[in-house]
Amino acid sequence: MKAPHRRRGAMWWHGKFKGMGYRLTTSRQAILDVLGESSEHLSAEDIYLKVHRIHPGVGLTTVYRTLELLVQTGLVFKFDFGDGRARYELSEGPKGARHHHHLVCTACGRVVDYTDFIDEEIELLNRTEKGLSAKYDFKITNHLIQFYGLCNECRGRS
Amino acid sequence: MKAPHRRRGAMWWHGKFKGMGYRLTTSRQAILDVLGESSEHLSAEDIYLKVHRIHPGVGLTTVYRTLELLVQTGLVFKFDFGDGRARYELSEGPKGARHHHHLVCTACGRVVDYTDFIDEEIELLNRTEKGLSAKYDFKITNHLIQFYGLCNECRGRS
DNA sequence: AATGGTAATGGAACCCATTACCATAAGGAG
DNA sequence: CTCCTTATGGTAATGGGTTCCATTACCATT
Repeated sequence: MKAPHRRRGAMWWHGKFKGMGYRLTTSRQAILDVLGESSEHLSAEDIYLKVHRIHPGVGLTTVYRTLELLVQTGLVFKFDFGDGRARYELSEGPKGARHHHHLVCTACGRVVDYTDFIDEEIELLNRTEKGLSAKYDFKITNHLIQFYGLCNECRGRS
Repeated sequence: MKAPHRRRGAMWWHGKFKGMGYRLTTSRQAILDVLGESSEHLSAEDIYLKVHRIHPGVGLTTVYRTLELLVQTGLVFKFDFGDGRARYELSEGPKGARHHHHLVCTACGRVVDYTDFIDEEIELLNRTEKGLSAKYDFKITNHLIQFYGLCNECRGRS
């Protein structure tokens, strides 16, 4: 009954959400679940379809609204891979496990998640962040690193 | 007359262009000029308006087409600062002078170009690029680094 | 100069992800 | 239960960006 906490720690955002004065409604929960269960780079419509399968009552508008909210609160990242639709990814667990960056093929749009140089990158980014923060008086909350190029497949058919 | 090479080295792309089998038409020249003369982050429409002032015959479609072409050839970078319209910037001179990254305010959209930690960043990026290139069999042509946050103004009115 | 073929162009029609609107439903405090 | 705020869904509208297609510019040859 009620399928409670199927996954350990799946509710870590519960507190954060209510703490900010937002309600953790069924729709929002469902959207977060979808994001948490998929390791893909989902578009708003992808998410809508997945949510819709289980909660047919949830509308596309709500999905967009919720995603915006989640991005604002920092729970979710929004990416642009150049194909005209935004992609969303769960920011990550409570303490930044499994953080990654992207490698995008400009021909076919394929996206590779890599974690290979993450540690060095993060280290440099943190330093840079501090410097920029001070110099330009910004409160930096986020960063984006992406590499662009041609994957082996696309390089073939030149 | 003909106002030839008003700016020293302004035509460095001439060769590259023809070398790839493309014609350097008036429209394309005009668009490149606009990009070269402005240090702003211009949207397609911005460019259209500026070009239009001098060459009223050039249409918006041509601007889009040309920009796409320029991005393909690597002469121009295309950026997304999150306000729904793409921005374009001349990639830069023949040998990467004045390369910079961006710092974006997520509230008001203000964009700061910084060059402060560029050297370290580039150094790391080059190394990362090599590694990724080999591991994932990509021919990497480009990268993107952006920081997001709140500028001092926007932080005030919380 | 006339010719022929390809690349480039412009304007309008179109596409489609995202947003705005608005009337309705759901939650929570008293 | 009532009031009032927050959240929701469906539909219509918005607006960058693209596609279509008939016309024009360019260039190399006769």
